[in-house]
Amino acid sequence: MKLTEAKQQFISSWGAFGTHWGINRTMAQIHALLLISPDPLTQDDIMEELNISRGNTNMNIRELINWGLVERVILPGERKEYFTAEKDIWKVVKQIVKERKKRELEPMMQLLDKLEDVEGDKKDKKVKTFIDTVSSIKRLGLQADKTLDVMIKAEENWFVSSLMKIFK
Amino acid sequence: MKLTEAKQQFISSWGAFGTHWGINRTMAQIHALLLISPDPLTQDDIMEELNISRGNTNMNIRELINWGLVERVILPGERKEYFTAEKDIWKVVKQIVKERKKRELEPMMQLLDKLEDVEGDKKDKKVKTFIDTVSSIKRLGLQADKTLDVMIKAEENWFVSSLMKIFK
DNA sequence: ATATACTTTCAATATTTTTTGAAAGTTCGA
DNA sequence: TCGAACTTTCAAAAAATATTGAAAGTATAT
Repeated sequence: MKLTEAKQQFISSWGAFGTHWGINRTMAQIHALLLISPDPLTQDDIMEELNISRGNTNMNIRELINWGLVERVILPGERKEYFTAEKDIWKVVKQIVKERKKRELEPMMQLLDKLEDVEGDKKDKKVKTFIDTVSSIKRLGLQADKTLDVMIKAEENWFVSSLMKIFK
Repeated sequence: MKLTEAKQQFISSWGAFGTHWGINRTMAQIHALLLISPDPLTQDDIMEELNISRGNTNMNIRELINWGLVERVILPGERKEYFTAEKDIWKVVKQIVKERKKRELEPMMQLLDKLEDVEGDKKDKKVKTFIDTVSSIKRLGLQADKTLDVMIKAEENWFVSSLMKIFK
């Protein structure tokens, strides 16, 4: 397979992959493109390569910057902004985990705390099932939260080798 | 907070949560409703409780069954089908992990295998960056795959306590 | 100060995804 | 075999989401 074709495939399936994870197609595609680009690209490069409009490109680059996955780069002597993506995949994964934890897990835990305090007779089957469900989700969530915290701080080597020990 | 209100909140935020994870709102809401229902429900119960149409309800129940999260139950002496959700959250999580691994991770790994073989001079910076990126994603993917496999087989207690050992 | 090069915004539009509900299909008891 | 009770399908409609591009905004060099 030629590089051009391989690039296309990588970008397009990274985009499709993204949509399963609540990330929009274009954002994932821009990320993919930057991941495989040895040098920083301008917004125009990205627009041209992916055939998307100026506004769309700009918006999704900003979003990638918010997620901490892409950085603005100013090349010396150039007027334009360039963009580049973190290439260390382990760092990328940790960054995504960190953001999603903050954006999704933490608010969910707060809600569960409130819902656990529902009024009502705990001998009522409906009340009991509700509280039991909420509590057990909360328990697992807390565990996940702690585990992810450690993972975020870990080095890849350390993480992988620890897992290897447990998981044979 | 009253049970009725708590239920509403739980269902609606489970639905919103689902959309961040590539699961559609209704599917997640039906799942939430069944999770907190002590007894199996009929399709009509679900339709009424969530105010959704027959077709939509049917389609999403089927999808939940495909995912292995919901089961059909026939109550003795009744004509209608009832539905019930697995209540053990650890089992639910394992089931979801198993399905997503199969549906997403495995196809991605297959693609990466192909893409790693791209033709071209490895001294060319573009080719090199491409292969490096693909390879490192593959490496992490393989590790994730193994880890998830073990997780899928683990008991919650075993899993959690093992993690606790590593992660202090 | 202003022209130029570049970036951001956002209302309108297009696309994708979800939902509806009536019709077709199925199952089962009599 | 019939018909009532129930389930599934799917084309059309609605809703949600993403994209466009022209206009407004900003920063910089001279």
